[in-house]
Amino acid sequence: MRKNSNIEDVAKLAGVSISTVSRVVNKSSTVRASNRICVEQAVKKLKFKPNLIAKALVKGKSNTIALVMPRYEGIFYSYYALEIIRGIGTICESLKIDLLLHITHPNTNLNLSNVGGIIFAEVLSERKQLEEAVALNIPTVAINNLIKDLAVSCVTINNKQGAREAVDYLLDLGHRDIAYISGGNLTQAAKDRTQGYKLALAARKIPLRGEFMIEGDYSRKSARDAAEKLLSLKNKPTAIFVASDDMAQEAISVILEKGLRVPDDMSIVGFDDNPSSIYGAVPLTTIRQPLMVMAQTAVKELDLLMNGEGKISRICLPTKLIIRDSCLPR
Amino acid sequence: MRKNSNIEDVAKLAGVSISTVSRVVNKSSTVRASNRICVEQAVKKLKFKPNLIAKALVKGKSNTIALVMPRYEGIFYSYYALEIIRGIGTICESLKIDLLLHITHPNTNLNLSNVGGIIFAEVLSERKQLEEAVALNIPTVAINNLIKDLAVSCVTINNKQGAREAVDYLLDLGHRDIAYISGGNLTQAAKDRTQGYKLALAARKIPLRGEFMIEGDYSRKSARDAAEKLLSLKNKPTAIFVASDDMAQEAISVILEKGLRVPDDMSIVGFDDNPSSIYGAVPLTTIRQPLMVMAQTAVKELDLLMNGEGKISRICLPTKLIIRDSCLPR
DNA sequence: CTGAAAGCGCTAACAA
DNA sequence: TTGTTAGCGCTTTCAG
Repeated sequence: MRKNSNIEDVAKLAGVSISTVSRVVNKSSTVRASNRICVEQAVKKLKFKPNLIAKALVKGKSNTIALVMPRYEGIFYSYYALEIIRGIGTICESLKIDLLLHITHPNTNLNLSNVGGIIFAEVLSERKQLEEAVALNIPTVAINNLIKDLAVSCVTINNKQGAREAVDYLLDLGHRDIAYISGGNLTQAAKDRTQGYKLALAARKIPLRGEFMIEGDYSRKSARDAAEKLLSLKNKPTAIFVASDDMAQEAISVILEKGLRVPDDMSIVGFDDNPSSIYGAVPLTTIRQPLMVMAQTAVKELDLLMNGEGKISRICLPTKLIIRDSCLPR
Repeated sequence: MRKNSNIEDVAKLAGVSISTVSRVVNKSSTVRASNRICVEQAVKKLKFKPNLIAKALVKGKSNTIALVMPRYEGIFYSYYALEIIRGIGTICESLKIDLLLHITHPNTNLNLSNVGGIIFAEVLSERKQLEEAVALNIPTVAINNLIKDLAVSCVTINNKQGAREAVDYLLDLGHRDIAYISGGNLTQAAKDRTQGYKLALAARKIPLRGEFMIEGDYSRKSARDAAEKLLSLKNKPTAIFVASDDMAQEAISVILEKGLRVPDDMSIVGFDDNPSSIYGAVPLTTIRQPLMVMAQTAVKELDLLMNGEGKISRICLPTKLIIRDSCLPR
C-alpha cells in the first residue's frame, strides 16, 4: 500500500531535526547551507511531498477556496459559467490555491466550515448559504452581484450600465422600436440588464412595449423562440438587444433563415463579447464584460481577506461597447 | 474572530467524553439513547461541524477527489468539458465528495499527493501527471480514454464506433462523397472519431480524400471556416460528418446562409446529442454519447477504488445514433 | 456502553 | 542556527 514518506523520514535521512526540515521546505528562517543541501537531497531521494492536510490542521485554515455555482441549466451552459470556472480555476492554479467546486441546487447544504474562503458565482439562489458563510465568519466574496445588506466583498460587472450603453447606441442610431431578449430573472446580472434596457428607453421617453420584451434563459433554444416570436409580430422591431452573444447569434441565424438581412433589416447588439462573436455569420456588436478580470479580482480579494490583510470591498467593473457589423442606422 | 466549537466543547456540554461524541456524530457503535440525545442537543446548540481536515489527517485519506481538466481553448469551450464538470460536480455533491478542480496547462505540476483520488478528463496532454499518480499509488480513473499500458481504471465512450455508426448511416443512405470536420488531435476522443470515419469508408472501399477531411478544434469558428472551405470545393460533398453538434450547427448555419438547404442539398450528422441539437434551424441527426453516465461511472469507480473495494476496470460505454431531420438519402 | 490515551504529520514557540 | 515539545481536532484501540 501507499506509504508516503513524511517529514520525520526526511529528518532522519538528512541527520537533522524535523524543525529544520520544515524550515527548509517552507523557506522560513535561515538554515545553514550544508544542512539545507542535506535536507534537499533527502527530500528528493524520498520524493517527499508535505502533507497539506496536516499543515492545514495546524495552521487552522486551509489553502482551499470553494466556488459555489448553481446548476440551473440556463446559467450553467452560458459563456459566463464557463469563463468564470476557467478564470477562477486558472488564477487559483497560478496562486497555488486549491479550488473546490460546488455545483449546487437550492437545497444542497454544504459544509462550508472547512474552507479558507468562498466565492459565490451567483447569490440570488444561494442567499442562505451566503448568510451562513458570513455568520461563520468565513472570508467570502460574491461575484456579479452587488450586495449591500451583508458584510461581504463583491466584485461585479456593471450590467445595468452595460445594457444601457447597448440600447443607447441603438437609440443614437435612430432606432425606436427596440426589442429585448432577456436572460430571465434567475440571476442578478440578468435582472440588471433588463433594468438597463428599461432605463435607456425611459430616458428617451419611449414607452415600454410588452411584446418587445421576451424572456430568454441564455439557451440558444430560448433565443430562437424569442426571435421567431419577434419576427412574427405585426409591427416588428428594427433592432434587438440580446442579453448574451450566444443568444444573439442564434437570433441572427433565425433572421437570416427567414431571408432577412443583418444589419440591413435588423440591427442586433449582444452582451458578453464572447470570442465567437467575431466569427459568426455577421460580426457582432456587443458589450464587452471583463469576466477574467472579475475572476482574478475576486480571487485576489479573497486571498487578501484570507490573510487578514483585506477588508470588505465592493468593486464594480466597467463594460465597454464593442462596435462591429451587426448594426446600421435606422 | 471565528472560533468554531470543537468536539471537546460538545463533550463538555453533553457531559460525556469526546469518544462518545465521535461515536454519535459518526453513527458508529451503539451509544446509550440518553447519551445520544444529550450529544445531539449539544451539537445543535453549539452548531458543531466536525473538522474534516482533522478527520482526513487521522484517517490518512481525504474525501476529496481532483478533476484534472486541460485548458486548451478548444476542449474547454466544448459541450464535453461543461457536461463533464457539471456531471462530476453533481455526482460528487450527492455523494458528499469534495471536488477539487484543476484547470491545467501542460506544464503545471500539481501536488496530487493529498487527494483521495483523481479523475483525468483527458490524458493525451496529462500523461506525465497520470504516470505520477499511478506511481504514487493514488486511486485514479481516466475518462474518455482507453489506457492499456498503465494500471488505471478508465471509463470511456466508444468514440471510434460512434463515428463509424454516423458515417455508416450516411453510407447506407447512399452518400459516397462524405466530408468530415474533425475535432483536431489534441484529445484521444477526437482522434478516435477520425479513426471511425476512416474505418467506415475503408470498409466500403471508398478512398479517402484529403480535401474532404478538415481539421476543426470544437470551436464554432473552426467549423465555420471548415464548412466554407468544403462549400467552395469544385466537387462538393453531399454529406458532412461533424465531430461535435456545436460545430455541426455552425456548419448548418453556413450552408443555410449560402442559400443551400439542409438536408436537401447537404446531409449533416453531428456528435454529442447536445440538447440544443434538437432546437436549431434543423433538428440534428447525431450520435448520442452518455456523458453523464460516464461521469457518474467514473466517480463511482473511483469511490470504490478509494475504499479499497474496487479493482482496475476498463469500461467502454456505447453510443447511439439519434436520427432527426438533417439527413436525406442521396 | 464508555472513557483514557496514543497518535495522524506538521508548525511554532521556546530553549539551547 | 538548531532541536524539543506542545498542540491542531479527530479517530480508534484498549481497558474498564
